[in-house]
Amino acid sequence: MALKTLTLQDVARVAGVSTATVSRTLSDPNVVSESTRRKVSDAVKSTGYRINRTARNLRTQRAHSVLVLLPDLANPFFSNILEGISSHLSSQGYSMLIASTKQVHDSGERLIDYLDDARADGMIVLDGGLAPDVVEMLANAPQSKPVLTACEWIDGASFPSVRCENRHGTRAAVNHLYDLGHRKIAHVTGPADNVLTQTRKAAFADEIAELRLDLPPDWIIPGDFSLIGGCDAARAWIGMKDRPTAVFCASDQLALGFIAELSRHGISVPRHVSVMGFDDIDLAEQFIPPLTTIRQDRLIIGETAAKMLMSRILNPGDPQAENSAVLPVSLVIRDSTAPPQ
Amino acid sequence: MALKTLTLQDVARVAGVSTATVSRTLSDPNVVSESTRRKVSDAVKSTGYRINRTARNLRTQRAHSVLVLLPDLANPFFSNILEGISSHLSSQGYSMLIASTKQVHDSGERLIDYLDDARADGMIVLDGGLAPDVVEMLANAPQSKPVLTACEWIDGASFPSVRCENRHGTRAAVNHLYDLGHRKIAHVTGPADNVLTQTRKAAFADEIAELRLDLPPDWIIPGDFSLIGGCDAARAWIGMKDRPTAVFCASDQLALGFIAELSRHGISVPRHVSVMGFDDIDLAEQFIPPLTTIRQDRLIIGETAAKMLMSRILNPGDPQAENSAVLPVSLVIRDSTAPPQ
DNA sequence: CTGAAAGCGCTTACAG
DNA sequence: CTGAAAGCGCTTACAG
Repeated sequence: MALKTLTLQDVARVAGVSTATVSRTLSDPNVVSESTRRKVSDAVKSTGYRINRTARNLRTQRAHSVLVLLPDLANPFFSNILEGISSHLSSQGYSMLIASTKQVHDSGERLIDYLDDARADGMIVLDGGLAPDVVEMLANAPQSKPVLTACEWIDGASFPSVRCENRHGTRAAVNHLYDLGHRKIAHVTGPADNVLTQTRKAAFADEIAELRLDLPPDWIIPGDFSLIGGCDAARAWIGMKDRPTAVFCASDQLALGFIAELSRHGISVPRHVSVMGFDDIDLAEQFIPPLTTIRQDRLIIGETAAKMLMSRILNPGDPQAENSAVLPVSLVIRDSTAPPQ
Repeated sequence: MALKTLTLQDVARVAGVSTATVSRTLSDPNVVSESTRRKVSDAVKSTGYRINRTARNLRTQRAHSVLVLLPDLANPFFSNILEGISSHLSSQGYSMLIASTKQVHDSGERLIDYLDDARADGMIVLDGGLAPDVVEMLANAPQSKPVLTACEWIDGASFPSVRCENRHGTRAAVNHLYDLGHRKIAHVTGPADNVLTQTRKAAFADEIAELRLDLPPDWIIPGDFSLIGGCDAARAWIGMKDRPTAVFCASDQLALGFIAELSRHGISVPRHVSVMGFDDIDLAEQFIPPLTTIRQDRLIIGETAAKMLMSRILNPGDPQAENSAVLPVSLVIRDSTAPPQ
């Protein structure tokens, strides 16, 4: 017994006005007279009318939704960013669609579809590792709707972006270890082709050089941002003849895995080695030991990205639009770092 | 220089057929002759045409998307479930919209909107704690689109649901501890008003009774599924005159917080006390010590929920539709449990 | 197998 | 301030 869908027509009939008037009352109440406004809102209330967004979207040529593209839905790192994005979007009456690159088998064709088939008005990309052809498609998509990257970014592409102070954060980490007295500092990196990996690795090397410290090649330990990667790195560290006294990991997950694996080998942090992460995920504070790390406020990253994208959606071609935002990070000192010995 | 949007008209003109034929070729190629099909697909290719989903949706009265409602976007527990849902939906050409109850300020009005304003064809609710009035609105929504709960469920409402074997998992946990030799077993619960809390707590008490073990009231320690809740519970445990030798926590996060707090007090797991969780989140395996827990496969929970919802969307009113699925859990024995002493 | 035409439920110039 | 009417881009009975 599906009730007949209520339409503007029904409301108009009840209110004794035209559909145009009802529509105006709903979207721009000020252009309607006080008395009409009242009649219409009464009719809306009494009928229980709800606007059909699909119809409105078709008419206005807007989807009123935004697509967020993640590398991997199962990575908790992104949860807070999504929360930030969704929070701003919903305040603007927009919804958030989510897709993960992992799932988009047909290499981008599917992604472009979201923008081209009018399901989304713009896109926030959280995966800097998009295939180059996908990137090009995005940049040249016929409808060319706004696309923006957050956290990561895409080298060689000119999408606006929201990032955190990766260089500054990395340098702060190294300096913290240096100030504790460490002179032998290693770095566990993210996956090789990742922009964050490259940025942090370069900043790390720069700072080490500036401090005139040694940096044997094997002190740059390749990782992949994951717990497992951290475990592998720990075994690499254990196998070194000349062990660094401190290790800066490019992500908290790496650091947690690193510490966990050391612990399985009877090596204790920070007694035998100091370990730092990057991100300040929820668990960093609860780990044993609580993790010293570089904090990025992912909620704000998400909100900022959503705001920038919305402004481009609402004011296309605005030359005033900011092209990038760099958000601050901060050093959070906990118990996983200590003076050497 | 936004190009004019390509429409079916354009393709029809190029192919030398009617729009009806183009539409048919796209949606149901079999009803079209071989030669026409070829002409049309050539035209689609040469023009680069992409269907406008909004128009199709308006015409077919389908949104081709599903809303997923979470209690909290920032909780990593849900990531894998979302991955499972999204994976099945996208294989069916559906998209996934996400909202969190935390954000829906206007108490459900906003939620119903998603279903009523034609943005979603159905809804998967992962939050059993929805306000009763919201639940009633959902059940009685004029359009009454399919709604389904997963993981948690709503007492008193008759939505179809996907759950895991909460009772069985709880009993398996208690038995594991019993088999190790523990006779003094405590339970840290989730938030009081949560259905999972109630189910697991009852199953715990039942099994303890069946094993003829003591259960002083303060051995049921109130928690809230979170890390912090686990820390609080640990302090409660520490303060007990007669300390249980084993603790079954209603979630992994609780267990991790519990262990972390004990460790800060110099109490070691499993030497001084055995601790178990429930869920098997990614981190459980990497924690120190690796956590013994009850594993639920959240990817499959998500996929199952998506499948059940899709079947209700595609075959509304099908009396054959399954009304609930109960998914298996398994005991994963790691290092956080050991014989007493 | 194919086409002409109506219509999904809105919004918005255009008149008045 | 308000209404009549066109139209957003599709799909689908209805004819043929």
